[in-house]
Amino acid sequence: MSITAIKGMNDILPGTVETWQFLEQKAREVFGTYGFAEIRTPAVEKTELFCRSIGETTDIVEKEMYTFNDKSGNSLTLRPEGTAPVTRSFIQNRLHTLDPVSKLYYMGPMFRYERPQKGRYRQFHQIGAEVIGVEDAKIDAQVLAMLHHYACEIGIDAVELQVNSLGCPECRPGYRKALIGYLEKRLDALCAECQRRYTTNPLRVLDCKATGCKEATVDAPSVLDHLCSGCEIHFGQVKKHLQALAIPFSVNDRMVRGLDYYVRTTFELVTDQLGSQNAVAAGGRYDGLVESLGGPALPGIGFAIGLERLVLMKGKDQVVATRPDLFLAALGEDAAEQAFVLMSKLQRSGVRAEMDYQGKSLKAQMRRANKLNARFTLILGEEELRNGSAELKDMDQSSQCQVALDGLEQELLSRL
RNA sequence: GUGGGUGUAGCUCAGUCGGUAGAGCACUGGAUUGUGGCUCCAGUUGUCGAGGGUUCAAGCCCCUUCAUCCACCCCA
Repeated sequence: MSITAIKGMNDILPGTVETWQFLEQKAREVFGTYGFAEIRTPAVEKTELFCRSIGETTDIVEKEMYTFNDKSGNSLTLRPEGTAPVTRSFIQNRLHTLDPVSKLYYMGPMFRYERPQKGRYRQFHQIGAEVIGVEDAKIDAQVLAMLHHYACEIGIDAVELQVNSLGCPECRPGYRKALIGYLEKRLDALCAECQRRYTTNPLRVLDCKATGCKEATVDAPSVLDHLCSGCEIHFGQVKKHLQALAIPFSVNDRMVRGLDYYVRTTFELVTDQLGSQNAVAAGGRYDGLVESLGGPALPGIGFAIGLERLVLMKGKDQVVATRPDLFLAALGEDAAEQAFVLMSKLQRSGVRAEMDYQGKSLKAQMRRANKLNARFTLILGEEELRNGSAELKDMDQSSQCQVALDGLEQELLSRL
């Protein structure tokens, strides 16, 4: 083996790239109808941006970032997620002065230094959407409706939308206290990992897959019982609006987040088809983030979709490449020369045309036409060329007729 | 960072007790000198992941290493 790609960073080859293009195009269409505009930010940001937004003690910041110093000694980081860069750009470019409500979407590669496995890679791709400037619960429902709409549009149905509320800086500490109090009495029943979590991040214990932990936390206090009145009203409205829009969802009060900036509404689009990775998309509200990064005190909400995970769910080769319209098979060098010029002319008119460049036999050329799944084959023989005609073969019908080269383009277009 | 599985032809994989490297598919040519798919015939393709060790002899046994997949952790 000579030089290979970096571990966890994959090539997307013809045959599967069509699926990617399909998923990206549908996102542009659907998000566009909801009034979202695309934003593109650099793949690299100052390290500080991610430390301050995602949270110093999260796994992402502590051990998963691709961080390095550039030649002038600045600490830079390959973006591990999209919300922080978009927020940074929003503030830097003062987008709130252009419009009190910003609806933005992005798509592109993200980087995390993790051990690769099914549905999890070191360079992975997200399609994300963010709304900055609206606190009303209608926008929560709108964002979820858009995500649901997109999932329907691309034909992903084995998914469930789960929503939760994490409360806000006002009510979350109280809940945390109650949960710690509950876990304290059951520490022995928890797995080793969760005994560690108990001190570092007690909310994560609720998310543990170990059966002992699940049993021990069956009666654990619910975050939803500890919401302050503002958060409770907001969550109630989100649910009401979702019902009004007939968006199917379930409430999962044990859903937690890996990023510190989330408050109030959080949600995930989950599936059981991706091995141990169950989230296809996830997001939530981040009302304090813009201000904490030095911008105006504006609320925000958004989500990110894992593109690789969608591709895995769609399955390979589910989106087929478009077939060539015409394959030109030539007999002899003179015919090949004429075919070459004719092919080029047709391509200029938008006809997907192909030919052989290796002087192969007619049989071999026909085989190739068949392999490429060409709709028609034009056979240019010496005899026919003398009177300006050729044989046009319909590869599906297996029928053929003589056509004049003059009117070939019209003839083709009428048949395609 | 931790644990397990797998590395043999372009692809999917056989390979017995350690004894000269195999099949299917794909590709190329032919049967049909100017007609694809189906069929038949023929042919090409190997650093057996790499390095070392044991042995008369290693794809097979031992050690090391690399890659990859899956899982833990965490997450999209």
